[in-house]
Amino acid sequence: MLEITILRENPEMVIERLAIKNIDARATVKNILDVDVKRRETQKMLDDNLAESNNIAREIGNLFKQGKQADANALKSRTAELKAMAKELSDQLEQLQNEQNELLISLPNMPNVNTPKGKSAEDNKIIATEGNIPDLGDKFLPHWELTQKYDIIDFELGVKLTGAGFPVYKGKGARLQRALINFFLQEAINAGYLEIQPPLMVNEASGYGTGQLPDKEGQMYHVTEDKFYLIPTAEVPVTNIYRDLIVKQEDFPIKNVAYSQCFRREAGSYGKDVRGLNRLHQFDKVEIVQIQHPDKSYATLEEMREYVAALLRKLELPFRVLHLCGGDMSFTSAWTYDFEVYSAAQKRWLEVSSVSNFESFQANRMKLRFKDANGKTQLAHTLNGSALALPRIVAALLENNQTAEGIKIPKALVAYTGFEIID
RNA sequence: GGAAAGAUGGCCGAGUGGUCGAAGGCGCACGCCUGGAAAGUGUGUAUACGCCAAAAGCGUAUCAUGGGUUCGAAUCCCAUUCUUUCCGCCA
Repeated sequence: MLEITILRENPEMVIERLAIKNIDARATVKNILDVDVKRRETQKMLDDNLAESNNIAREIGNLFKQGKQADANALKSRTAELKAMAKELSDQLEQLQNEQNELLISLPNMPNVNTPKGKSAEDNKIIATEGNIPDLGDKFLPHWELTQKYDIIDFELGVKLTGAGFPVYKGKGARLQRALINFFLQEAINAGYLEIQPPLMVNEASGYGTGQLPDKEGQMYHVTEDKFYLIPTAEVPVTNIYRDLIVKQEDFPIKNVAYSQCFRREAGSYGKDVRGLNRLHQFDKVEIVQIQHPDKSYATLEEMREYVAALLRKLELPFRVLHLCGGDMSFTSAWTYDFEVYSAAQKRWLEVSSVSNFESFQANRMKLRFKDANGKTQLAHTLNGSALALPRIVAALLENNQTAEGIKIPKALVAYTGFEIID
């Protein structure tokens, strides 16, 4: 959530920036500031009231010690009055705080000023395109047929065991998964990331910390008996490691990488988007997370962008990088790059990674802070990105590398798969 | 699943109704000491919100969470959550 101090000091700037995300925040911002004034007035009254009560209590204590029972009892009547008032004021204060908090939570993060203007995915700015799109001739299959042909991923069997969107990987299909996970983890470790193996279920507090709760709970699988949620991404447990922490400035940048299975209900999805590996309820992903000093977060974003690009180059996949426009950015992001690989058989671009700088938006909600050079605590910046999500990478690898002999495995992966071709 | 114990600051740990935001220790920071270090020694060391132009300062809240008793609660009462240990089960 946005910092209240920024809203107080520069409401116009906030309104202007949010307009880039096509949001008219004028009314909400005014509302927040009005509530803020009332909230502070109420707190002042309550604090004064409590201060008086505390003083009287102290005085009564002294009087009792001196044996002046009568004087002490005389003071008690005033405290009853104060107590009634305090109760009322603290109820009011709580209500105002809740009101302000709800309003603040309803505002998305401010996009960076350099964010492209636009309404939808059409308006995203393509900032790089790399690699060669293979010419498959006229005999080629989409991945959902290739997986059947080579018997490496069984969607039907997954339906039998669980339901749609829970495929079963078999033989070289399973080994390819394992190879990709190991490859992605090892690359990250080489780049200085600390590997984390997080729980796949989290409690409610963690869900709130990264913003899945209370709004997006429909997107998560819920273990009602124990009030746990299956994680939709490793970002949730990994980022929550730093919830309510004040880290040391020398620790920056904090770099974590985590492989996890991810579980998403994907309520409301349908059609060609969900065919085969394009959208699953359970999938594998390696996620990179960085926590950085505010002055350096944008340099870090570029570093992460370059890191993901390098992975795709090693996999020899044609890809492009998009700078998302205001209308297509997520609620929490200030700047997002999307990576898309070209799927030659489906003849379309598939999103495989999203690398974002959240600035202090997540950190504010989670109270993730650090002590700066002057000893003042301030919010850290958080960034994350997929590096990478497996299913669409697999789809593109299968489709783009299909040959008459079989599916060729890119050289960089062979050390991990132990085979060069799926046939 | 059954039984018991427990939850206090970055960590350990004292504290059973007032002078407790909380002894003591560790850690950390800065200084002294030292040729340099260790040891020793001195000082400091929570967070949030509010008041104030700001700093200083002041006020309020926080001893798992929520409620209650009381003029006054870390301390007493109730509920909840979590943790540990033992038994059972188990990869």
